[in-house]
Amino acid sequence: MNFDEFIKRTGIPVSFEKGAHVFHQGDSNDSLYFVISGLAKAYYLSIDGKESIKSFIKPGNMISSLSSAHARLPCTFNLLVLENTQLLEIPFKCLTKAAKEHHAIANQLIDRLLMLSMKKEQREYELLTLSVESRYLNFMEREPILAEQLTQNDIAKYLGVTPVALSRIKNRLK
Amino acid sequence: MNFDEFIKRTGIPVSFEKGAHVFHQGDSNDSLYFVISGLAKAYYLSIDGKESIKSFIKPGNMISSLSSAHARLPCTFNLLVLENTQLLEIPFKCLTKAAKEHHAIANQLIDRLLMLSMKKEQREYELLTLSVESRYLNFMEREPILAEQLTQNDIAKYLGVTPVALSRIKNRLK
DNA sequence: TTTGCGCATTAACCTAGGTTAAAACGAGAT
DNA sequence: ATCTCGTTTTAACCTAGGTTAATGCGCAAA
Repeated sequence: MNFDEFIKRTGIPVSFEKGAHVFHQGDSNDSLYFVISGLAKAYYLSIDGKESIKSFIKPGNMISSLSSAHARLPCTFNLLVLENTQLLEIPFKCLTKAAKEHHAIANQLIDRLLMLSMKKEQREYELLTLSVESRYLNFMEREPILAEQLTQNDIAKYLGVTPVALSRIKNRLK
Repeated sequence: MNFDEFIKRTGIPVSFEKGAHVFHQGDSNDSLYFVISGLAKAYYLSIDGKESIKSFIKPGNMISSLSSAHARLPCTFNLLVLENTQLLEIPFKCLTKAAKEHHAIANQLIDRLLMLSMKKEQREYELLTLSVESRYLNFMEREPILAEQLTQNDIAKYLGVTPVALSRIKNRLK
């Protein structure tokens, strides 16, 4: 039994129109979502209404609110789709159940989680040690195609800076 | 077969004197370390010599350079002990091998990795959205005992500011 | 064609934190 | 008791980015 196969066999197809929310911060949501086509963004909204983007989720990638699905707490972030998007929805419990029943799936899940940890570590590293300018340059180098699909606004909020500041940085660079 | 048991049975005890390095950035190091007693810090050193602290590792917790142990790249950070410290050292391969052989260990490892991901997500969230002042307050509330063992210098470097700035913030707060 | 709206840019001003350096403050070693 | 070394505080100055607001630029709806 293969991990990808499991996702594709178990997942229920759901579609969202550009701009729609899959779930909101504060909700309870126990699913894992696999992006088939389209694009999603996971973002935080602070009390005073400021938006910060946690991540963009491209086709082939997955997203889940671990705090809700695994720890049974409210979702800490919002998930919305930036394009018309097709997802596969899998109850998180199904996945952990499958891991418990099929040793192969457990090991493939471990591999995914290790990859995820490394990715998160990289982002944490950049936020901790790099200037906004360096983060911007890294992002543009690593994700040139994605960057073209995004507004300056969203790139800025992903980098942890205001759109105004990002505009200045771009200006400074050329 | 239990995860903790496995670590304790397989791990080789190693000791480091206060101030000693377990490994350096750029090294290759394929081990996972479990802290029995003492305290360790994982930190980045930038080209211009600036230090940023990735995390502190307390007794009962584990640390590994995933990029080296799992992805066979050089370590991205340094690991040094802040007190005389006893560790258990386990080749990372042993752990993944054990997960492949024992389904129970695989599932406990999944649980640990999910916890780790949530922790990293929390840190990423704070770095992305909160001011240094809020991060400082959160840290002091969450880790009051740990904070007492650390210098202001190390707390600042963990929060991503200079010691000078942290001193100012403390002053402002009282 | 016009209206409206979201996005990007620019400018002026403000603030938090960086930088550098000096002084003050321990705690341990001699 | 004094010296030393690392840590913390304080101060002066600088810079990156935040804030607010005005302007310009599409593009889609009417």
